[in-house]
Amino acid sequence: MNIGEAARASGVSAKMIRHYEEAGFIPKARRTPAGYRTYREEDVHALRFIRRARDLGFSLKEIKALLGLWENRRRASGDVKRLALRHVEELDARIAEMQAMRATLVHLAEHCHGDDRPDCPILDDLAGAGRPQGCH
Amino acid sequence: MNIGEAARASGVSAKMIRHYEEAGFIPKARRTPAGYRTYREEDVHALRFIRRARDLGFSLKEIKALLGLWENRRRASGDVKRLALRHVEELDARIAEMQAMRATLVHLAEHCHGDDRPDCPILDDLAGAGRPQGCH
DNA sequence: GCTTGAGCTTCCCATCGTTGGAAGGTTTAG
DNA sequence: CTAAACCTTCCAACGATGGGAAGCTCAAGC
Repeated sequence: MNIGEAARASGVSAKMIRHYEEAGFIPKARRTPAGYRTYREEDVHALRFIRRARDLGFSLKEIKALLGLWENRRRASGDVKRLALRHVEELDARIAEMQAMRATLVHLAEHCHGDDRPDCPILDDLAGAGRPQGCH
Repeated sequence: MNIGEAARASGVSAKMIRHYEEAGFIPKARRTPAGYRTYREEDVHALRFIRRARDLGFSLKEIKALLGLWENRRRASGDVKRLALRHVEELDARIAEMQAMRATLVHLAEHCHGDDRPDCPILDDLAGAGRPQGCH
């Protein structure tokens, strides 16, 4: 299997496969005499593992740790669970942050008449942050 | 006011002030004979505007548009509101995405005993995506 | 055989927003 | 006069991915 086929089979672009190899996520691929990388089903499996972890929002750093645990048959599932739950906490923090931004924006937008007139509480807030204008 | 004072007053790092100047978000600062940038209260105001917009998750591209509207006294508040609500939609999309990731991870973690044994449904899922293991 | 197109190789660059550092000049306080 | 704290410019990095150039290789058709 060459890199294009492995890419289609794994859902990881050829570009990223080379990148993951370079960065040490997957072992250096064997080459044909012409220098083409060759892959086996097993390699595609590892690539899909990476892909899936990315889809779940794990960083490459976390994925490196997950790959290490995956390959280690004597791993403790507690280690994996800890990693997953730590990531859940990160997600929670980011979700909360974005929800706060969203709430502020919606609130500001609700108070903006949104017509052709120039006065706009959204811009007022952006301009005057730190010294709130005392809405309500 | 030199760049360090402006940075402290605005909450924008000196590095970023130079960057925003370079990128055209703020006009080129005047210089002392020695080449030091000087700022006035008005400039700090603009920097705070940028800072506040960043805190609300606007991209620099969106901020450029907001600054344009801010400076334009004949703007229509509808334009600002549109921009804000579009950003709310972006936030909603990203929040939904992260909540989906979170839900999947929590679900997987719930099924992982998380002790010293090696078998782990989290790793199984990562390894076997596309061919679900039929939990439930 | 030869040509053509698709696929592979390495390499560098761009994104986005921000931070870090090096090398050097300036200002301020002691 | 010196030392610390500041400023300047320039170059590079992060994380993750994509784009593209220049050149080589493979598989097909004629």
